[in-house]
Amino acid sequence: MEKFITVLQDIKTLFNRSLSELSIDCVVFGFHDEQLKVLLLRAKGSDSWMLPGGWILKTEHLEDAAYRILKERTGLDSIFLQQFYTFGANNRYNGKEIMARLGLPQEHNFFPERAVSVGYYALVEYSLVEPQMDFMTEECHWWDVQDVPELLFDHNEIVSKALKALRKQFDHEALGFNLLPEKFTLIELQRLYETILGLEKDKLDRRNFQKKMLSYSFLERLEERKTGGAHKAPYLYRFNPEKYADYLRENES
Amino acid sequence: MEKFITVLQDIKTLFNRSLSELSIDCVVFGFHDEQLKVLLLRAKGSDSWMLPGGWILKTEHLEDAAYRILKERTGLDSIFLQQFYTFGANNRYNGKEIMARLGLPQEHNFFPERAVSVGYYALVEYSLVEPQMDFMTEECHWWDVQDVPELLFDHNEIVSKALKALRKQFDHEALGFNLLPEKFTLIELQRLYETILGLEKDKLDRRNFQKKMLSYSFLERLEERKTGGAHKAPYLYRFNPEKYADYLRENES
DNA sequence: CACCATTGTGTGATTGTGACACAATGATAA
DNA sequence: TTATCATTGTGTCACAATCACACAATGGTG
Repeated sequence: MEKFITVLQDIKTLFNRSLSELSIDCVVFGFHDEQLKVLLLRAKGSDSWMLPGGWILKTEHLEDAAYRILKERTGLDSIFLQQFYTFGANNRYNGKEIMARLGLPQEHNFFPERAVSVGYYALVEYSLVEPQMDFMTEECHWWDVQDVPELLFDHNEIVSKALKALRKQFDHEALGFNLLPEKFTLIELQRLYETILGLEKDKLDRRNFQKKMLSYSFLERLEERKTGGAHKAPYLYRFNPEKYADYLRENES
Repeated sequence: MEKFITVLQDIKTLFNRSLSELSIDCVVFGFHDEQLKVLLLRAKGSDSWMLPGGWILKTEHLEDAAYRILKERTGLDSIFLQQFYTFGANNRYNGKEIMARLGLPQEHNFFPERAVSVGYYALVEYSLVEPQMDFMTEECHWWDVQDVPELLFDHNEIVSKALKALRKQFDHEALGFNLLPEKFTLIELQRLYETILGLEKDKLDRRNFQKKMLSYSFLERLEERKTGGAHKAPYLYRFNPEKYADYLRENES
């Protein structure tokens, strides 16, 4: 019961400083082992998983709140973040249900009756993320996108809509580099594309893919090669954000 | 002063039944005279124009609220509606400022301090819309997109983001038919495309454009021709939503 | 040091897109 | 009644982009 009181105080403080009817949910994508991953967490007292999310301070810009929440959760400062949809079903969320799930006494419910949630997706470099706990979190780790379990609230819908939005944008913008380490090989890049677009391995023709990628001015081949593999050492490449900005200026606007 | 009191009562009632921190703003697009139009309104007591918008009832689905607001404003029942972005700058809106603009006494401010707004854009058939007034509206009519004046709050930003989103979707989905009457000629369709994509007249090659459109299974040529023009009578066409659904199934998913 | 999975590159076939010209039409005006 | 003329409807060719495909070079492995 002591624990409950403490947690309740924390929640109370949080809510006093935040907007109550609006929250943020983040779908954090990472790429590892040729698999697209999402970061999920399990709250204390709950055995269901959910998306990392949070509340918006009363004086805080919506986007700043999203960055703050992600920083708190991943430790990362500058990440690619994209708002993709706002979820407003009138039954998507239920304050009393949350209290119950967290094993907290319902008569102290500080959660609002209803909350609309703004969905952001983030693209991060898997290896840099050290999933962070907070006072309500019991577990936090990566899941393969295909293996995402049944989540709390409408979070499954949020994940699937995020994935759809990601795929759509992926066709038109060079987003993939946010998911890879600074230096990577073309075959790694190809696997990333195949995975995100939901294609099977080698569905994309390796030669055509490489030709196409090399035709982009914003992809730089380094002198360095990746050693350690059992075969011919492939070149390493680097994404050049400045040149990509130039490229965008020339091809859009 | 009598008037003020009445309006205040109406607003009060409205706010008691609605979410207070969240609103909806709608960018209603129409097409007329080879021009893309947006529907704007001017509130009583204000000399600035703004987007039609409204509040979400506490028990109402976000999307239902958007449809309701549009129905109230355009009289139209089934319209193409698309959520495109949620605007959450912490200084985008100011409850007290609104009261001042409306010439209402500030000590009775019922507007929330801050509100985040979900942006929807709508595509409607210009000729079907009869702009509707409500108790706060003094004027409501169409503006050429290029001539949109300086608007209240961040509404200019909302319009420009809506236009950007519209153009982006326009490249990938057959949205244009929502803006045209049931029967139309190919040259009308071409003008619509040129206008929305921001191209000058005849920038698209008429022959190639027609060839492309006719290749789509969801566009039906009617026996009927459009008469009355001073020249050869062009065929009329109709968009077939069922066939378009089939087309989407075959070419996406 | 032979092996072999993997990398790096080039070429021809197919498809899609863009540029262009001419006959048919139908209201208008002589 | 008929010539005029802006506009409609359609076909062909050139070029670019994409796709399918093969072979020599490489660098650990055994």
